[in-house]
Amino acid sequence: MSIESSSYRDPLDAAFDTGAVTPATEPVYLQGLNESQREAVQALDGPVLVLAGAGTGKTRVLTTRLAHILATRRAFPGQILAVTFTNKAAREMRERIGALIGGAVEGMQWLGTFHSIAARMLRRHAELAGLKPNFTILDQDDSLRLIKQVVEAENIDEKRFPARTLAALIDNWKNRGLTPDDVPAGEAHAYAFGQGVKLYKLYQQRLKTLNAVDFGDLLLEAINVLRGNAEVLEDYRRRFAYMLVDEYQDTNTAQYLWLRLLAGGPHNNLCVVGDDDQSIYAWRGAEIENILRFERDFPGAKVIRLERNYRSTPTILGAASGLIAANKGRLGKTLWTEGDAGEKIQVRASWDAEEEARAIASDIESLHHKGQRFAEMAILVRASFQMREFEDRFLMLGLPYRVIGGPRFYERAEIRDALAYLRVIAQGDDDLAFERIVNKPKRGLGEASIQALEVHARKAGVPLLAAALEISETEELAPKARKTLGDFAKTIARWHEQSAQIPHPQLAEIVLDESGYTDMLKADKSAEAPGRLENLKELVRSMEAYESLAAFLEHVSLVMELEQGEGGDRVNLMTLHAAKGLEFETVFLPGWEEGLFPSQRTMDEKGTAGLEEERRLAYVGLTRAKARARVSFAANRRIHGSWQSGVPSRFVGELPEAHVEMIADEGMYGGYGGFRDNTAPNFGSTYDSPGWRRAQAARGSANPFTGGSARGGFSEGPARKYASRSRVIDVEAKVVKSDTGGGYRAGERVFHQKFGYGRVMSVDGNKLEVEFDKAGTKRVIDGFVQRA
DNA sequence: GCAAGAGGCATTTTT
DNA sequence: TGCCTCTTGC
Repeated sequence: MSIESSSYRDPLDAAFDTGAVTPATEPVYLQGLNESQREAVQALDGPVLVLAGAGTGKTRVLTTRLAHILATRRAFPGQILAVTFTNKAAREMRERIGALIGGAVEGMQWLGTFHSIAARMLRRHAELAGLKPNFTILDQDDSLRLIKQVVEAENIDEKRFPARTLAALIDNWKNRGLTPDDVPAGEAHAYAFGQGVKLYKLYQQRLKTLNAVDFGDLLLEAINVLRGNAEVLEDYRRRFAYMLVDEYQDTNTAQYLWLRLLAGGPHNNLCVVGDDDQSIYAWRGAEIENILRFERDFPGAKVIRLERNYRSTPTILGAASGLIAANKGRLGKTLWTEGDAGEKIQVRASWDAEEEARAIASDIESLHHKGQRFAEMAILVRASFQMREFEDRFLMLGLPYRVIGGPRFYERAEIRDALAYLRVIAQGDDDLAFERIVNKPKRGLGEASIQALEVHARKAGVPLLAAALEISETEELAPKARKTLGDFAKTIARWHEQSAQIPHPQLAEIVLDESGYTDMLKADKSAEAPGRLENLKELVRSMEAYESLAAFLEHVSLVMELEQGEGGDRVNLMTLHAAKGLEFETVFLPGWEEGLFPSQRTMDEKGTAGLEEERRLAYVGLTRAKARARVSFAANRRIHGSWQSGVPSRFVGELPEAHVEMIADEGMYGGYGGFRDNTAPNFGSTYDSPGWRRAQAARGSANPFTGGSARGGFSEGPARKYASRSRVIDVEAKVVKSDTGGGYRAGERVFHQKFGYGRVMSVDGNKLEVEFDKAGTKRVIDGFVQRA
């Protein structure tokens, strides 16, 4: 009988014909796993903690474990709860399991992020939380606006007590699983003379009225539903035969409570995977204690350590291990690897940040000449302002790079505006969305008109959109505003009707055009306007993947992300936080200076715990490197405009000497030593040394203390704000263009991706001096501009 | 209602 | 230094 003619065939059987069916042979998916990886895959009963060090094949273990559960028929796909922190991680897991077992992964409806799974639960039981199933999920921006409204309504001086402070406070409470009633009395006074909790309560009421939740609520409300409804809880407890949590070291208290509730059932098969040494999100509410305490929380838990590292050289691993050993209260692991020691960690001292960038750029070029791809190199910084130095340098050299991180697609203003239009059309009672777009583009509706509208809406007890229609029939407003508002409301009503007949991507186009939004951007001559239009097109394109407008909106708030700029051979530039989970041949770690890294602020606020988190961040940075890591620090750095001299980071001294090689830039005169003597770094006293004075004389006007640095202010302008998540400067393409086109003359109008429009002042070979309309005078390579 | 200026202020940001 | 927010003046 041919396969085609056979009746239904379980995809799992098909997937595991090779292994699972023949007991004598080991399943294929286990092949190639080392001893502890295998153990982690096969330890299915009872609580399990997998301590997965950096580069030890964690993801593989995780996915294989799930495949194993399904292959051995221990559970149906729908009985597995698998939680990650990011959509990316969830997507990857889904793909990799799919590759192992095929279509059965489709049934894994409980694989996702904490937030998306909690949202799913909450929608099923919305009424138990006082919500309608179609509740809106507000992101940070929306939430802050709402909090602002609450604060204003209470007549609180927002200057003294900024709404964001309250937002942070509320977020913090929610992360800890605290409803307004649970907030400890001692914390009630944290905002506006003890009104914090009252405002928290008011904010929650507003959310309920709007049928909305914020990110924190997703978990908090889910917890409340589980706590308050025994039968619902029981149902989930029975359902989830196996539970798996990735990055457990990053779970916050709310997530922990939620997991504990679900894990308290008959199955007791909770497996958490994580690395206490890579916990870097305490400032976002992550409780490293959760992972440290796991064995006590779940008695009889099996602890499996993955210590064989497949990523880095022994040197890198040794350096990282030596560094992290300074932390206390670790669960402890001993990572090991085989092979050649590899290059030592180069530690370089530079005169200032500009020179540091220059040195790194030249390292990059020389590695590239030796055949290493740019994409295999990364620069990991502590704070994003450090990126500027590098972007500046790369632009000048024409080195292709990409910035990873930054504002996400759906966080961009134009995307949020477009979404607000669609939200109002889909759900006329979405007041926050209505407020956002009622006067965007400008329709001549000012604060006074909006206020009157809000008063009317509140009195009548109707949403703003309905109120707009009503108020246009009254004498309450000036005739002009009245008409504008009425027309606007009617237009939305019309769009709403059209939405039933027209495919939603097309509807979006119509809305953007008819609302005047597109025209507004077309009329905008700033540098970023074209990019924004492009983003909107991308948004419309992405809508096609969804069945309906409602389905699309359902997904945006939680999982909207747009892959772009992935391709191309470019140097990666990102923060240390953004680098977690990634790996590169070569990693550059600049800015290792006391105060910057470790961050002074973190140490001030969190003391030793803060310092240890910074150290873990350094550990994460180092362990991203496969072949070589290069640490550097600068003697002088301009922070917020003023020059500061720096002392090398204590972390430099904590790198085991055997793995380190010291390099001093020529600008440092007389070299530099003794930094590893933590107590008395020479560096700080360099300023009094003869070498320093010589350096000062030699550099003349570049002396940072006289403010005479040769380099003028490098304004990024608004470009950064609207930068893509994965910003790409495609240098190659433009350079080619200039080779053929080139030949600019003084006086010509040009356009630059970053600086916008400007006029060429002078030409020196391929270097142009351009006076930009907005960004001032800059020297740029002609490949970066085009004729305007 | 809107555009330009003054003052306050600056980490990290998975959802 | 340079950005964002709020105020002020038309």
